[in-house]
Amino acid sequence: MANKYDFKKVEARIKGFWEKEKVYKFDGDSKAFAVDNPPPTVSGKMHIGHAFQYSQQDFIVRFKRMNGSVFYAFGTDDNGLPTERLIEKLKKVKSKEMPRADFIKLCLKTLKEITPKFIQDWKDIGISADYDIYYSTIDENSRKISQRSFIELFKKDRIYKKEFPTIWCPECQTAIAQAELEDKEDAGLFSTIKFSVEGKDLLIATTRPELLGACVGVFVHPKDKRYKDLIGKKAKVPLFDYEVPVIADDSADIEKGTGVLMICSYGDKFDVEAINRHKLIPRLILEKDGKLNLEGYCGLKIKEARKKILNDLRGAGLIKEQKEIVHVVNVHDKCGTEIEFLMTEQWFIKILDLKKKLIEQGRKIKWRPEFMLKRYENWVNGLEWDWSISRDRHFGIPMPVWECGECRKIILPKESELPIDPLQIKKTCSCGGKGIPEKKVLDTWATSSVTPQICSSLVNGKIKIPFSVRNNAHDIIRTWDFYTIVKSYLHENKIPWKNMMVSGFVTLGKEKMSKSKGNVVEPQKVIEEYGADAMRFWAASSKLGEDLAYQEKDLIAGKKFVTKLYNASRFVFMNLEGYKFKKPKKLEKIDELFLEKLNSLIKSVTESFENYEYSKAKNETERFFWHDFCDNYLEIVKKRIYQNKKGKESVQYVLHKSLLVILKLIAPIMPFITEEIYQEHFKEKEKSIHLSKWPVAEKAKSGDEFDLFVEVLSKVRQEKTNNKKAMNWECVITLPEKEIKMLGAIVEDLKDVMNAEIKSGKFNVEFVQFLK
RNA sequence: GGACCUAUAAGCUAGUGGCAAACUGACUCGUUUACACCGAGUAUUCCCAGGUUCGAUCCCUGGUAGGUCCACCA
Repeated sequence: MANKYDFKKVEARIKGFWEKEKVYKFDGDSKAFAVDNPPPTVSGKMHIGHAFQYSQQDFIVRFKRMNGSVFYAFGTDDNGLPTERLIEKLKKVKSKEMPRADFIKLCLKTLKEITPKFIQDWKDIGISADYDIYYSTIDENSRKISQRSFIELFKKDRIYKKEFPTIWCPECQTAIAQAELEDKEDAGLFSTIKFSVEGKDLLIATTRPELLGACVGVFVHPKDKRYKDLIGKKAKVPLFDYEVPVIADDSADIEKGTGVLMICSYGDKFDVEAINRHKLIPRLILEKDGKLNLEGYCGLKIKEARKKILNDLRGAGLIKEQKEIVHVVNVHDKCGTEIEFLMTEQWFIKILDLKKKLIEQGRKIKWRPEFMLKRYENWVNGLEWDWSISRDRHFGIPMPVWECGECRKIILPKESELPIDPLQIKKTCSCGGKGIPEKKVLDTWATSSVTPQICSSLVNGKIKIPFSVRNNAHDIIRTWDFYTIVKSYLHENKIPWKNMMVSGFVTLGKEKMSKSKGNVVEPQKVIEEYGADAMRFWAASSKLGEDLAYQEKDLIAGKKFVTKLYNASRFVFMNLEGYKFKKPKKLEKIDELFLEKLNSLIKSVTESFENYEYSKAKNETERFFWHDFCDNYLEIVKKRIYQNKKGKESVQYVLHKSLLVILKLIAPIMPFITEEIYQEHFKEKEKSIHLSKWPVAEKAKSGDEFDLFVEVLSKVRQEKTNNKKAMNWECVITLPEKEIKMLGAIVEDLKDVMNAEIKSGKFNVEFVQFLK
């Protein structure tokens, strides 16, 4: 064994060993602990949040593997908008400006280039998935399953197509779902504009004057005395000179602005509802690319149009006043662009009628931490739209449908034809009409929500839904978790997984890490400097669901722990010469007591892992190893070993046994160093420590005597320190008769470790002057 | 406006209805037959106010601060 632990060399070698020996290969056990391992969205590289979250998942998986079998596939999410944006950035192209087929080709080619390196990041931090059971959410099998899901749900009458003002991103030029909205604070100009009723001014305040030409009505509150007389009359829209009705509606807020509200098609969700409620006829002025189609403003983007119209209004003296305000707007989470509402035809999965059922399903899952269930319930309760699943984009799974050009009937492919691209296949309706292919693709969530089904298919259904566990950070409860629960409910009438483990975020001080702030920490650099074990050790230091502030110091602590493990192992094996690897007939008392301590550690660590409390497990093992094992036990037995005293075999047995137990207990957290030591010294039946059996607590006794021993020990150490004496300075310890009796035979060990003589009496430590 | 989470040492985090804790850092000392490091020791602490209790950092109520999600966003 080398003198120094070179984590870079060792980690590389161990990684190679795991791969070559297929240590994490699924053994085919249908009762295996099944993980619905979230497929990360392919991006350049893994970020620290990933490293944090996947490590936490891996702790549990490794623990489970040592207690049985696990099913742990690996996938990448690489279709839909996020991937398109990535490819556009990498290749400096615009998807919408290319033929669809060419863009898809470019995507697939680029993915092939970047995916292996991306996955390598997961291997580098020791994620113990079976990478041979691999899927990509754009691969043939995933396309098939996703399209089959669509067809099944269509047949169950869960999917419908509707022309509707939908949430639209003018930047990405696609419809998006409610879950993809984010809030953003933005400065805006609140302008009070002069409408007129029967020649008199009617003042209306708005932040969106560019929609003036889309105004279809004006609301006032029925109890608002100022405007009572106007109700039922017509108001003239400035600049455009057409008339709209003045309508009494409770939704108008008397306090806000001038108390008069203009209704446009469509300014926001509220407008959509209002127009439907009053059966107003929309005036559509916005195109899909976010440009206006309105006389005088044609081809202008929203913000340009806003500027121009304000100028025009000002020129015509139609602005009463203006003020700067900061308001919150909805933006698309992928690109930060303000969303619009556009009349388009989209596909939806009907879910609003299932709220109650979906909450019931959520409650059947054991959430860790428990309060995360509340977030799920909140989200479900707040749903206002059905799930919009169609996207007007290029790179995604094609929607597998045609519409009959004659009778408008929807034509579906046969299951045997899947996966299918309707643009490539001609279909004829039963009426003889020609099938018009649907050009839209499925939203990426429509596929990510069937990862349990995809994983299951990779092993021919051997692993069934519900899976054992899913892990992800709390930001995607409303998307991934929610949609997956929806699909499993609709398809299997089951929950997708029995346990849900939710990870927190990595912060920097009190700040959130973000690229724009430039305060990101790259896991690749962390590993480079401290090693994967140290990184994982850090990731294990906060509870599930809790955020963790990144501190470089913590990595140092992890690295030191690795070194300590390595050195302690060196020490143990240096002193195992002549050891027969057999339990001696009789163990010395102190050794037995130490084993009892070890057993209670096993018991408690096992419980912690079973409850997904990996941080507790880590803390306990760390404390025991460093203090009980190294600082106390090793010091206690040193003399017996060095001087070849009676009971050496007993020590050797306990050293060997307890070191292996400690290694196993910390193996889920630190897989590399533990494997290295196991390979070097402990390798027996199982080819890897990670396939070895989890230790079982043999007996759980009180261990009181050991505690008393340590207590006395620390009192003596304190005296030595106070008197500035070295720990091996010879001394005479006086102990009460009662304590000597309780300690019994292990008084001898106290003598050894403190280089002391023992006398009976009141506690005292005397130092022998002449000898060292 | 609603829901939820958090508040513990200088930093980061555990934890408990009954002497408040690990790690890092600070200070003092000691070590060289595992550990250019390790060991021993010292100091400092439960956001505020009420309540329940023999006893509250922990449970309850209210407040304050920070965070997350949602709603509003004319």
